[in-house]
Amino acid sequence: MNLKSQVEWALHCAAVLAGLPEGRYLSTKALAEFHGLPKEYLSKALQGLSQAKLVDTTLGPSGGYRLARPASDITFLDIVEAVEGKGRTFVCNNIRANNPCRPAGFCDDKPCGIARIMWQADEAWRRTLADAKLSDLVAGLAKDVPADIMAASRDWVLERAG
Amino acid sequence: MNLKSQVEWALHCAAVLAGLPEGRYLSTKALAEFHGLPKEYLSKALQGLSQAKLVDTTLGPSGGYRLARPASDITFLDIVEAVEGKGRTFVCNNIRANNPCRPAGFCDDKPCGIARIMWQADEAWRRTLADAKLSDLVAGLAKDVPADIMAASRDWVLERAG
DNA sequence: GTAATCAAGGATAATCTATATCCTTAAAAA
DNA sequence: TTTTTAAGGATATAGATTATCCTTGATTAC
Ligand code: FES
Ligand code: FES
Repeated sequence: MNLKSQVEWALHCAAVLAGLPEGRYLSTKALAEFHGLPKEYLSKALQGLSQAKLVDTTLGPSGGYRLARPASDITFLDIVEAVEGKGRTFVCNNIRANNPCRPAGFCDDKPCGIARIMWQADEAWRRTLADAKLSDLVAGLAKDVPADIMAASRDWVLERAG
Repeated sequence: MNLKSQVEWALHCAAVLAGLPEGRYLSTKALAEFHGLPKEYLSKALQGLSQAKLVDTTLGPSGGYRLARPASDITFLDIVEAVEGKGRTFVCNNIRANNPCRPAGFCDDKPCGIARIMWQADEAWRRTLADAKLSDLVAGLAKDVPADIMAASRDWVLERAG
């Protein structure tokens, strides 16, 4: 039960895009190179962000991606769901319906108590991600990452941003 | 990113075992039949519970499984981890290390801020499951499931419990 | 206008994981 | 002694993840 690695990719890309000056775009190529990722496959993750309207895109040279909203309006949950889907991690196959002691055609009025608890846990997970804003992440990075690497990365990105 | 269906199976089996009278055992065959599941494959899930010491087993005719501890001492997390493993759902592949602006051999002192938040969400999920006791589930089932089905199931199980 | 660059997305392949079955072994009970 | 059982090894099938390649049409730079 692992999240796909694209989730890590998308979150890191979003963090980079959040640091981009107003109105500029960064291409898949640059994002892939910056993170050491396969460009074509990373592209699928970015398409997910695009379909979820988290990023704007533009074509042609100097084209690429930028955030569609302020980083303070984008949560981890937005990004994770854009890549991983909105489905629950626990899927109930309703095995209780196979109980041989049930009258034929019996219909449950509530979801199973086991599913309810598993879904509560899913909800707790989602709530934590919904409370984590992209802007908080960016602020945190500024403290974690040494200033020289931060500055060098900024320059590296700006050189490639259209 | 789905939990394996064995999680649902194991939780339902644990609920049935919790209803078993003191000292009696129920076999894989009975549990598989009761839930309409493939016996051999369900066996793997039950082996997981056994390895986690959540259930006791005994061999021979009238053998099978029973809870190793009171249902009030077993949580959803115990069961889920026994089947699904204890690993985190978010795996950090440390892609930040591929940043071309880093000095060679640079070593991070903290886990990445993205991983920290994803792991917090994992923790929230686990905490919810750790707070859900098997005994609470059994009490809840008594309310959800119609009394006649409950009684019939109880008889069905007792007929097969060694 | 022309050539280069880009996102989007379809098609396909490789690799892993989940699902499932079969079979052997050894212990316990009848 | 025979039957029943859990444990676990060996495979097999299906599905998901990871990855590459190629086409299309839009946009920019020249
Ligand atoms: S029937 Fe699916 S969790 Fe109970
Ligand atoms: S490097 Fe893995 S989450 Fe940031």
